[in-house]
Amino acid sequence: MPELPEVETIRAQLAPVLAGRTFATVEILDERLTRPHDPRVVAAQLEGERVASVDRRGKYVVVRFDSDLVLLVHLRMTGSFLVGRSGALPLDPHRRAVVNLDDGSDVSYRDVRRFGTWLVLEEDELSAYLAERLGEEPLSRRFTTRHLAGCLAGRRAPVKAVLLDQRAVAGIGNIYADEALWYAHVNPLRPAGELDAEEIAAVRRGIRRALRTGIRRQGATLSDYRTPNGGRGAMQDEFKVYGREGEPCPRCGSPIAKTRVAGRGTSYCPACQR
DNA sequence: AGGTGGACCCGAACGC
DNA sequence: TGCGTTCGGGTCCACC
Repeated sequence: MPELPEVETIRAQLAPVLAGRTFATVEILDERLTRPHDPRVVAAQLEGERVASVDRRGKYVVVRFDSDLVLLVHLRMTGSFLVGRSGALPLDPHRRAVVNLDDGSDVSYRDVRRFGTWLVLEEDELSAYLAERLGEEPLSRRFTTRHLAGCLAGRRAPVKAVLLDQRAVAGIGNIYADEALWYAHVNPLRPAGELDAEEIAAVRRGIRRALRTGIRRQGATLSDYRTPNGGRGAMQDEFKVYGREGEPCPRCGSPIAKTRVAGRGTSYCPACQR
């Protein structure tokens, strides 16, 4: 599941491939990708556009062009990019789009579950679009303990539910929420508003540690996730609790438990996460 | 208002 | 073996 570290890895690998290149041809093979917009219209908008930058905001990939157009890609759960020489990419029943660049490379987009989206916006629409969906970037200097305390204050929802709320903190998904709370020694079921200052500081550090580890490991490869260069992440080898129910906690040895929080499978150590 | 749960998808894992 | 069922996960939306 691409969360912030996976999307950042994808952004970092796409940037040198796309920057300065022109989208020569664009084929959109699944009408769901651009819904409710006509895929032929979106493809036509993108053709001839030259890429100025490839950025990330939360779990979005933000492709800016020299014009005032922006392509906003959300990979949801199974979206991925693969870069190859023109025509050299293997046949793929899950390919949903392919961009041919003016230097003869292809960037193909695949998405097994078809939840991912491509949205073309004008630059002046972008900040409002993102602002109404996303909170602070957790790796930015502005993501302070004070800021996080403001997100948690007064909320009775489980702290994990708040971490998953993109309008509170941008980019955390199910895996990194569990990992962050393990690092913080905080039980995911704790009502967010009841954490004390020390615990909030620990959650902040836990979030940043989990995300930075994920980026360093180039994300987690579960099932068939690949980076645009065809590589695998190694973050799955660093998991402390996610997917490890029944195994001993790496910190205290008690069995990792699994429960449901905010409708999501949640792994944690009942002994050392208070 | 804030919180919860279903819909959207489809492959994998599971049960019989 | 092969079938049907369940699960999961990000976001939006309906509901309480």
